[in-house]
Amino acid sequence: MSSASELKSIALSEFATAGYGATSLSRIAELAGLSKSSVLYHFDSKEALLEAAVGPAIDRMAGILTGITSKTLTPSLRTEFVTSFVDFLLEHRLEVNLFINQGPSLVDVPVIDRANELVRNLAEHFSTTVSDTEEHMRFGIALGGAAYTLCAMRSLDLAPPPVGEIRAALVTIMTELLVPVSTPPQE
Amino acid sequence: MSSASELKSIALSEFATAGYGATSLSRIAELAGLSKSSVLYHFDSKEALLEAAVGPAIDRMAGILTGITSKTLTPSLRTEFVTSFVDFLLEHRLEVNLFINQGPSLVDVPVIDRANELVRNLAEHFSTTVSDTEEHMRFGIALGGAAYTLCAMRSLDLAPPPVGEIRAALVTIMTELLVPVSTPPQE
DNA sequence: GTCTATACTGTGATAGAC
DNA sequence: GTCTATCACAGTATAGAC
Repeated sequence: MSSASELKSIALSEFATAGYGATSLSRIAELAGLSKSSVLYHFDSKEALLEAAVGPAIDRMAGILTGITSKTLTPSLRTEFVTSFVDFLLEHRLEVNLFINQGPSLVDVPVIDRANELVRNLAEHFSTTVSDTEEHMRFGIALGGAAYTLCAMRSLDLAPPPVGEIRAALVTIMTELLVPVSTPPQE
Repeated sequence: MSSASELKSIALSEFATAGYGATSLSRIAELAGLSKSSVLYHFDSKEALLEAAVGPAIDRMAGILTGITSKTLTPSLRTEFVTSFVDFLLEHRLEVNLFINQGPSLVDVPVIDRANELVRNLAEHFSTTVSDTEEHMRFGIALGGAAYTLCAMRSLDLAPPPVGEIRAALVTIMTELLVPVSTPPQE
């Protein structure tokens, strides 16, 4: 029983840092103190293990992203979206790392493809909502930059600032990027 | 002679999109209309092929990044850095894609590790130059966000805006992020 | 320069004893 | 639930004919 969840956490850590393809079942078994076959007793396949490891986080991301695409973006909705997005990034660093780094290569894995589809929908939503290219890229840099920078800090394991500071900084910078610079003319 | 450069370009494309680990020599050989052994005639190993494919771009990135870390950041130097960085991203999309997505997993490959070291040095330079966390993350989001967003647009192959618009938007957004919001008090 | 044939290693997965 | 033994297969790389 507890073996299953321990395996999930070991697999998530290895998949995120070394890569899904580069991580063998033997490696996971070794870290868990089990044999390869025992790992495959708890999960039908390597892919099933990946699904179990990242599935919940992707479900949560789906909730956050559909929340932003379903309604029009009022200022209060924007701050709510930014904070929930940042909190998601901070609470699921490994899953985000895995997706950011290996999302494009793992298109054939269902659970990853689901996540790719989420991002694609978000991007298409933006390209129909905002008209000009700069505004469009502002959204991309805000979301992608926040996610990627966190991953890079982890991968290069630089001295990490306190989580509170990171959270506050991300919220500030992202809202700054998401608020239109040239407000529509109105008197 | 021309086989070698054709192999380099095929390999770069496959490594960037499908991933280094997921791309076999057979696959590259198949795309080039050769046999596996003929590929290994031109390059001693799979790793040597990767080195030849991405090495030049990484050398160029090294020049750009050391340019920014060697001097103090005046406004004119900043715009020069931003434009040369953006141009680099646009001219080496595949190499950037490869590094962004697989840099962390390929730490044992010398040429990739060299690139990782470049980014690490840049980050450390920023953490000593700018004091507070927000400013630090502003740099990360500007550089990482620009690179990652371009990669994501490619991976999800969304309808791409004209290159000129992308370039202009990136320069605008990045300089905006890199200019300190609270200018030091002076009268 | 290109090929076929081969060696060797490691992979994910299965069967069956305990 | 865990193990050993085994499978079929794909991977990189080498040897040698042409």
